[in-house]
Amino acid sequence: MTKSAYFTEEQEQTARFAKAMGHPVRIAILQRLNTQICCYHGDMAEELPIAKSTLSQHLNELKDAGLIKGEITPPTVKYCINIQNWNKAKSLFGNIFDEVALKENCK
Amino acid sequence: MTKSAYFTEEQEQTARFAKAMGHPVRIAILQRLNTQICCYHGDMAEELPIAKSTLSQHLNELKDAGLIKGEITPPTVKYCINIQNWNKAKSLFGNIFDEVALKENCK
DNA sequence: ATCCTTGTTCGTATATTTACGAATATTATA
DNA sequence: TATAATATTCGTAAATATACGAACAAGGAT
Repeated sequence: MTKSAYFTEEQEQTARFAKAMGHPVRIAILQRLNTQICCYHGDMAEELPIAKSTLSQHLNELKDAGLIKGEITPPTVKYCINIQNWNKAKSLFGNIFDEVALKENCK
Repeated sequence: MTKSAYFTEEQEQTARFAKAMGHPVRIAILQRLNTQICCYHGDMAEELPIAKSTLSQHLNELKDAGLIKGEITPPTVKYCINIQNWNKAKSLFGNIFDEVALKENCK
């Protein structure tokens, strides 16, 4: 019994995606992947103000959350958006943000 | 010099919103506020599988991130979505998710 | 004035996150 | 086979997040 069962799978999944996006470095990575289709660890390591090993950790979190994919292309590693899960995330966030669209704000 | 200056304000803000949404309890809270316009601490405390004090902490994080507002209406406290910042968040996430819309997936 | 209800704050414990450099693994090249 | 280039994993430290119950605060009700 590892699951709490108090939350729906949608809620858990939304939170998982959101958590993965909850750091400026990871936002920057995602934006770069978005605008460049794919890119290499080394290139990102040069741009970002963090150590290589820290970058690997961030990439790993994005990968664990399912938002990106990594592919070894020696001597480098190429990353790209996981488009299926990306669309899933887009849809989940869309659902949440649209729910309120027609409501009155309180007070 | 408290700001890193390596990331844009948009990136920082997006990450801040995402982080606030990175927990199932907080997703559940936001959804409830979305569908009910407003609601009371006590009602949420009954539904959610956490202690009152923990709920207060989660509400506080959402408030700090700017996603909700709290108003004291004795003997209860009423919370609601902060609609301005909510729309800001919606727009920021929209920007990110739409960037990839027309791109090819790698491989 | 004293309770009662409601919610926050405090104190605390545990787990997770973030970060770095050193060490390691992997593959291509000399 | 050694060397170089690249990226991950390991070990570790410090900060932050998550959770609980007890104590506290603020307003109404008795």
